[in-house]
Amino acid sequence: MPELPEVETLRRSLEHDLVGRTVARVDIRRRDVVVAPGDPEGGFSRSRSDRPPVRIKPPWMLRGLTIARLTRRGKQMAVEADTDRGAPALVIQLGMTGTVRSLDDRIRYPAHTHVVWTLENGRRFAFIDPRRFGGVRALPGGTRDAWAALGPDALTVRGDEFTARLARTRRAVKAALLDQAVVAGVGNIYADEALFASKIHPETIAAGIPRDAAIRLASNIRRILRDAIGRGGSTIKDYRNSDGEPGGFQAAHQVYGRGGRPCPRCGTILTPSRVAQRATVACGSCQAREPA
DNA sequence: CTGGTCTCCTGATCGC
DNA sequence: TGCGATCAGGAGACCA
Repeated sequence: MPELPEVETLRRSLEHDLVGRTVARVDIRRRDVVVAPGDPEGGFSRSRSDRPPVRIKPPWMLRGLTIARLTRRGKQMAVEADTDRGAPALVIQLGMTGTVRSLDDRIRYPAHTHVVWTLENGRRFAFIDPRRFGGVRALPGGTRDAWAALGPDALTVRGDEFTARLARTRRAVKAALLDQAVVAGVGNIYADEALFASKIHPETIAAGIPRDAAIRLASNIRRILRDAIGRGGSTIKDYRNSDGEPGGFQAAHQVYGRGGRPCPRCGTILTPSRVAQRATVACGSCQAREPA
């Protein structure tokens, strides 16, 4: 569900409540949303049953440690603890439906509450994820290795680096934008929005995009993500920040979710399609397949 | 290596 | 009201 602006909005709303606090207790209610050192390699939704999961050592989940900062790379958020043994971290990947929420004092947990952290001040925070495409990765040695595979953060990616990375692949440019190793943070909504703003058709071969068009695309990605963060992200169905507030950027979407309606730029009916197995909307008239 | 397809999972919505 | 098909903001595994 969430892309970079939603993750950043969540990070900011959690930062205030978590930084400087000590984790008093951790309840793992579903072990299979957690990846710990020694677990089979791979993601959260795959290879869960290959062999039994390792036993979690308490500090892996930050129990007893003080939270020093919340960081983000692309769509991944990390809760980092500063200790003299290094900087243990938890990387939280939200997948399609994951979130982190502050829990009130109700007795029952919300549905699909998989991990609960209780702070020394009594406040509780939960990782909640109905579809379980997301998860929590325990990184006792910090985020460095885990984040090495991610491309540059989309919010700050430099035009020349972005251009060089696009030039390396002959996939559809939208597929390249969705690849977190190319650039980290762009998902289905903002890929369509940025391509529309840049007048580039999603199926254009990435490597064939001229340098000036690629530079413009990078600039539009940064601008759109920044604007979306400014409005608290996009709430399509159920995205909420940690306090339960929806975002407002969905009102600014030009193409996402608007297939069959007129192009806001030229009036041509926007065409829905599938690119890289994802629902895609573009204007067949003003988004060029072969940018000049 | 590269790029395309399948799959993980729950829940909302739509057509019959 | 019920039921099956389809669709979701993601991304790792697998295959040609």
